[in-house]
Amino acid sequence: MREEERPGIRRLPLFREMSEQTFGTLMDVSYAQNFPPLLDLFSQGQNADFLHVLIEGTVELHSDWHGRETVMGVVQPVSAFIIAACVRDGAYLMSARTLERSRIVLIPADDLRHSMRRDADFAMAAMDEMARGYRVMVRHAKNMKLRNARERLAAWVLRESTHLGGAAGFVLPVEKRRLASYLGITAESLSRSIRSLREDGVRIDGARVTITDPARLTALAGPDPLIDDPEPDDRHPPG
Amino acid sequence: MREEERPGIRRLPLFREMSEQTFGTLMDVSYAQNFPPLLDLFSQGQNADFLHVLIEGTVELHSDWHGRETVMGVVQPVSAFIIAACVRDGAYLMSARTLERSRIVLIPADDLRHSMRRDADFAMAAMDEMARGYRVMVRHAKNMKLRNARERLAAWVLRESTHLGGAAGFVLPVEKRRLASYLGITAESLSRSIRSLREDGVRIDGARVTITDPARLTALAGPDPLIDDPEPDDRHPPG
DNA sequence: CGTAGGTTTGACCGCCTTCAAACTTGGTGG
DNA sequence: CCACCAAGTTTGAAGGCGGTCAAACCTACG
Repeated sequence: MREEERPGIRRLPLFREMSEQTFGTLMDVSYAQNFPPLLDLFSQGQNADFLHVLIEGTVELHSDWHGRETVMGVVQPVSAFIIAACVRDGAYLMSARTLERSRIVLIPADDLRHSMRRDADFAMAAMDEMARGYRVMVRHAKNMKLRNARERLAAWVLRESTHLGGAAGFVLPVEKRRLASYLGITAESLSRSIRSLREDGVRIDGARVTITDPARLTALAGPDPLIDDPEPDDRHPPG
Repeated sequence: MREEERPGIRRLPLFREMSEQTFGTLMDVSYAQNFPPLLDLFSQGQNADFLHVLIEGTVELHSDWHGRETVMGVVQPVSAFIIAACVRDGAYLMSARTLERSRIVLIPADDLRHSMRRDADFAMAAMDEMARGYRVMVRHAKNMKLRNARERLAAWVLRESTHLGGAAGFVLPVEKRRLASYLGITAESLSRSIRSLREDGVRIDGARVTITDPARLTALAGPDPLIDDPEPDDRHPPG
């Protein structure tokens, strides 16, 4: 991997607190790789061999069962994914594919576990990262079970807007069919929900989203910090 | 807490590998308490102050939003719950209530974090526990998004049967309305699904479940290790 | 430009919910 | 021990949300 990429990884909450030595040895056994769009990185059921760190690009995590597929999450740089399967030395519960051209650092799972064992700071960071992932998934499950499709879409728009600093307008970061799958509905259903939400404060033309009536939209979405707030990346800001 | 309860806790994967000293100090600052049935232990939104360890009884984890409620999980002894909120020092994303008379050990969250920091064996065990919880929740979300109500019920029956050593008959461990909520449907829907599954290999009379046609039931449920298999409690069996 | 793939729309259907009432169960006190 | 009450469960009727299938439309890209 390229020398100039290390600082970016080092800045991640997961790698920030560990000793210089642990970081060095871990980087030495890892390698980075470029992948074209829509490439399968791994499939559910395989044994977890590498912790993945997305340096640039976008990766989708999805699961399949009996010919049905659902998007479980979308990973943006810079962040690590599937750390739980590595820690447990188990099979992936999800598959991963690139959505854009992506650059990914692969860290061998057994070196990872070894480093955690030796470096308490790293272990604590990994623990926090794992707890974060757990809570993200709890929020996802709550969202599915407590809201209907229109409410989930409304809440997603609101969340995305908030994430972008309260922008009233933005561009969809993924294809609609993938958003639909993430929201647990079909592409057709999403299309109809989008149309019906024009009455409720959002207008979506193509990939352009505009919040026309924030109050109305908020009333429908019923935003809740225990479902919608992002889990903070980090509880120990640097410095 | 009672002296004779320590061995049971000590035997838990989470506490098994830690040093005798860490375990001792942790137990010294903890206390056990008995709770009557249907008592709220904590509510979502509160800050996580204690790791809970269920010694005996049953505890339900549930979440609420805008007057709707859903059961996220049921805890059986002996096991720890809500470790992620403690590690992150965040708000509970779920509420907990006892279903039966229960005995619970309460471990202060900051002592917990402190002990992890000092005892690498404990940190590794906590990490594994966290990864386990994450993967349980991934399975739950996949189940909700990939299966319809009848399939979820069928899969649940099969899973429960397998968990009990392959028993063809067993008794429902929780009320039907709670099972319904866990499965993401209404009590009425569950009742109708139960009736319709009589044609597909399960008979449920009151709380008594009988699998009459395993092949038929399996065909409907489409059991999948990446959704239905239990996460092993432990990757480091004692001895 | 042409084509493949994504999106929208329409028609239809079925799963699941809602609301209401009857029925069953379990716990409590007379 | 039985009567009673509250709570859980089942059943019915009706409706809506979201799914499926099919075709038309749009868009990106070679």
